[in-house]
Amino acid sequence: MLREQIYSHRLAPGQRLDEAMLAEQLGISRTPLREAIKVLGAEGLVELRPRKGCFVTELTERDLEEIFPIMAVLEGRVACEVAGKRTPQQLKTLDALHEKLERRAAAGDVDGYYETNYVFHDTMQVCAGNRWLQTVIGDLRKHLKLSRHHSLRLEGRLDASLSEHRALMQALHAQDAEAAERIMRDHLLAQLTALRELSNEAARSAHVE
Amino acid sequence: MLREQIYSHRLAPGQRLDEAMLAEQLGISRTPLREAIKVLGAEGLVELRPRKGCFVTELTERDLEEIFPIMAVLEGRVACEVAGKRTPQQLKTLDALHEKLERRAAAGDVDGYYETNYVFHDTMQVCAGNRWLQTVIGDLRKHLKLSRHHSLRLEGRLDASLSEHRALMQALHAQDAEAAERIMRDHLLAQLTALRELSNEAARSAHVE
DNA sequence: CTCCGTTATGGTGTATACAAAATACGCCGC
DNA sequence: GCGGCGTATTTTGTATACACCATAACGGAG
Repeated sequence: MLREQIYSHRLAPGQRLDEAMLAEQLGISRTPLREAIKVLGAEGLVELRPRKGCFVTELTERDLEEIFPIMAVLEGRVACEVAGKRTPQQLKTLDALHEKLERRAAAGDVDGYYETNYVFHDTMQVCAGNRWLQTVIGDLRKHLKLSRHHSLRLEGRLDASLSEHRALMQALHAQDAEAAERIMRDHLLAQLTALRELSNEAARSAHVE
Repeated sequence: MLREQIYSHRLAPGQRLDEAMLAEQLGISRTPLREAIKVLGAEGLVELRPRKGCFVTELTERDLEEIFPIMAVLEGRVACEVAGKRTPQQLKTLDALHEKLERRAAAGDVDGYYETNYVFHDTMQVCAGNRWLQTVIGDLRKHLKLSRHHSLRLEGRLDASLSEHRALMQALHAQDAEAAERIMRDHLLAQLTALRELSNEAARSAHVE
């Protein structure tokens, strides 16, 4: 429940969590709530300052600048693995997902594209067959979800994303591990670039006011 | 306290943690102990099975096979970053640590070498200046510490490790980011290979019995 | 003698009550 | 009027007590 509230920004980043209030609101006592908070603290979704309370983690631009290059390396590794040892069955599944992406994009359904894109990347990780790689990437994604910025909101980014996915599928079909890795890396870094531009746009429009 | 007991193998992998007993032993009540356990559970050091209890995580060989390639990629990235933007000051610090490694190796002090090696890698991560990279690598290291196997125990591995470190320092001095990344990657993968050989030796000697 | 059901025991999960600490507010002094 | 110190209140941190579930052991029936 807490995670949902944090991701939906009903608990805003930086906000302090009042244990008594939250416990009453959720209809439980403080004990299990505190245990939940400790878990979120260990995951990094909230910051626990001893004797001060618990605060929803704020993701700075610096965090994004640091996380995306790591994601790029890790997801690149995923693509590399998948290209190398994909089964025809897996390829079929990925093709189907990619097709879905194409349809969503054609329909201009950004939210649907985002969701399917998530499933696609997740499926890639499963295909790579490295559970720890999945865990590490999942941990980082958890944090990225704290930010409400979506790179797809940048003009033209959706088309670019789609074309990168097309190139990736081609590399997977050709079992070209090196190309797949490079394409996936650049795909992630392109998202960071898009976020930067969105941030710049926001700064400019704020300056105009 | 729990972490220490787990790392020192006083709480063995697979062992179930009896809350009441542990609480008494540590001189605290169950409430804070449970909060601590929840944190360790979120970190993955213990597994929490609802209504079943808490068990110290066991690291299988498959886990090692999965974790090391990830570490290789991540630490490779660290080396790449450091080679690119190291300051003379940082280089001096790293040189000093490497010198210490050389001395420890010459003295045949395996434990000292291990410890200094840890500090060296940690310092590299600080020099890379990416806090998230540090976090992710730290999370994986936490798990590796569950295993009591040390690759340095393999005959000749210490010398090999030292020579890999020498090559790394050379790449850092030359600001050769590509070489540094490759060397660091191979350095980590070599540790995995050493662990495999140790495991094979153990299997062979078990077979003889 | 074996298998199933019931009961008992131990252990996890939750709630409540209390202690300690930090912050905020108010009062007194300068 | 402003600043500092003390007290009070709020909030975190801890302990204890209780409820529920799971497992295991014992007894009875086939």
